[in-house]
Amino acid sequence: MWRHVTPDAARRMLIAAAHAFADKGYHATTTRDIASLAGMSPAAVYIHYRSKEDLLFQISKIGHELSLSVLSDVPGKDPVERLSNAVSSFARWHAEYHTTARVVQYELGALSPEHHATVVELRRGIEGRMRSIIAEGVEAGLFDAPDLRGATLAVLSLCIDVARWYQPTGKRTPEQIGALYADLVRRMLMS
Amino acid sequence: MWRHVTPDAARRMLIAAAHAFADKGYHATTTRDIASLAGMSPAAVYIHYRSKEDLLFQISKIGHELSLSVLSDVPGKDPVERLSNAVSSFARWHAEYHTTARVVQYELGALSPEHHATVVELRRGIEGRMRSIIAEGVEAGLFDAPDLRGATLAVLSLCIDVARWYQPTGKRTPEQIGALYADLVRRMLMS
DNA sequence: GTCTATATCCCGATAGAC
DNA sequence: GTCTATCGGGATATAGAC
Repeated sequence: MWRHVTPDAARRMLIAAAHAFADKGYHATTTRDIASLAGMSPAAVYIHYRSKEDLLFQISKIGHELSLSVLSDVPGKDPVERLSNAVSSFARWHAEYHTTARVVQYELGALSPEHHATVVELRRGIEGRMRSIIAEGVEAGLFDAPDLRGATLAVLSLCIDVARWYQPTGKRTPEQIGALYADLVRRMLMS
Repeated sequence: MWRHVTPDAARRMLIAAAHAFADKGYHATTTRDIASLAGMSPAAVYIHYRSKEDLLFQISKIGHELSLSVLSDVPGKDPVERLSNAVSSFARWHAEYHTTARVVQYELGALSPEHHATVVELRRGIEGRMRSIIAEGVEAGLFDAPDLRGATLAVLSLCIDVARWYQPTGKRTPEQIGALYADLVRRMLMS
């Protein structure tokens, strides 16, 4: 997931920050916590990042881009299959990468106005892609969703909230959650 | 919602804290913010509460108790109607009281271990009530939910996440959200 | 009960040696 | 690039007058 981040120390710092932010929240995490988790001194944070907020922004940006990519070129021979695949992948992503997903979904408010605007744009893309998949099914007469935006909101909401309750020690694997959710959504929308 | 809290200054402080915690998060909120919102001096917080965390606990406890009460004695002539009423009320509560609901759902981690244990107990009650309503429908052969706990989790999750995305300036009223969600859940579970 | 003033601590970020 | 040491600011909570 962080494989493109270089050099090595910068990547370790980002991973440490993501874990700390997910665990305790952005404001409760100190730069000393992050440095310590990465096995470096408090000052080392500022060699690779301008500020603690910059660290948050990098995590948020990369996380949003990845969750957006999950909804790109979703395979499927018809809208029903495409929606199932989209929901299954998107829900599974929020379980599999629940650490990053929590930062992505719950620390938006700690971003600077400029950085916040950047990720809001990415979020618009995510909503747009899910909406167009649902819209295809509605146009083909396969889905019954009189309130298209409301249905899109509910589907995204269901998947996103997985990041809140998911526990790796729980009895459901990310794959099982994806399959369960794809089935629930199919029943929710099919006419 | 806070009508039982007395004296007046203590109630104003609790309301101020709930708004600040929901808006910026617990850790980003200072006791000066809270006092200032309540129109009092920074020291006044400690006349009515032992600490900032105590303020959070009171909000969390009252909020959990209220959202639990919403799932008590849900009316309905059959399991289908009872589930619709439960989902509609529970989702509506998370929209109507989204300020408190955000504190309830997203600031659990800032509670002391003892206080955290108390609200976890209340949360078990919430899950139990929703699960028994769904179980009634399964036993009557009306719902198709092979994974009862998984279905309960998904239904609660859908309603809870309303607190994250709901905006009073949006075009859907809490009542409309409740009705939309009751319908989605009914389709999700009915056999 | 409420205030002003302050004790005590810890945070984000920087300076400067190596 | 990484360290040790530290600055400047702001946090929670308390002391003591009224």
